[in-house]
Amino acid sequence: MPELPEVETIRQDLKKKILNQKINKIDIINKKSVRNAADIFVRALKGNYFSEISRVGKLLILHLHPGNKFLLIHLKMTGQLIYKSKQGMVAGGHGSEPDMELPNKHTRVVIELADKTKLFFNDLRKFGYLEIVDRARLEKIKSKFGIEPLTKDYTLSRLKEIIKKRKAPIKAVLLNQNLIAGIGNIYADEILFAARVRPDRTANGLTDKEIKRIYENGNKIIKKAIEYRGTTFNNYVDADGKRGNFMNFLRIYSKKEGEKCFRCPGNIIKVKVAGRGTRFCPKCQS
DNA sequence: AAGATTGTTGCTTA
DNA sequence: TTAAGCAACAATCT
Repeated sequence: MPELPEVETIRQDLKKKILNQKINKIDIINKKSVRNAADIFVRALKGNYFSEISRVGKLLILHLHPGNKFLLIHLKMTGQLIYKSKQGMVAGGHGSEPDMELPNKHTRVVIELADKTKLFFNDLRKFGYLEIVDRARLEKIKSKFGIEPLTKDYTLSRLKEIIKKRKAPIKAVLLNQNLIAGIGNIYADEILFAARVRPDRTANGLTDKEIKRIYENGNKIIKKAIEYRGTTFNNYVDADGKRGNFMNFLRIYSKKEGEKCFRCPGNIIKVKVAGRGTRFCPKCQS
């Protein structure tokens, strides 16, 4: 599940690889993975350059010049964006197998650059998408996202404001992209465990102290997860096809029901909160 | 072999 | 008008 740290890792990687290279050829293997009509999609890309790569929440934004359009890429649950610098192999693979051949059976779109290097969009479950938008539509999409962790907008007082207005479970608030951008199921569980707050607590019932713990641990965990290049639980890989390293720091998402808590003598339980599988320790999270 | 998995949208209900 | 909850989507794994 690529969340903010995983998408940010890919963004930083790709920035070093694909900027200012002319786009030569587009291969749409799965039509459904592209939200535009094929001819419009191809025309917007071909002959242009990627001049910048930005991100909002889990959404990647590749800026196109001179066309002044934007390529949005959302990986949803199983998307991968792998850059192959020469014919043959990449460093790691889908899951753990090394030296993965590309394209493979999950490759949905291929973008070829002028020097014959290629960017592969793989997506096992076909939920992810690519879409060309103009600046007006981009701004409209961006405006719907909530505050972005690790930016100036993400302050304790803004977070308090958001949380105290909601009566949904706190986990639902953390997952709501319109309120806070970029947190998914893994980091929501990790942040709430670190903050010692039960995921099913009603948001507007949290104390200032608890919100502060969510704020501080949220910052800390997301920063560290980026530093360690994300979490590979199922099939996330970076732009080189390599796995992340944050799995070693997971304290709760990686636990099974009944396993001992990382922090106290309690046992982990698994329930559904906000429609998602949710692990927590009923003894030290309250 | 049914149920779980997960991010987002869109529908329904309150 | 807004929020909350949930089915749907695809494909695979248990």
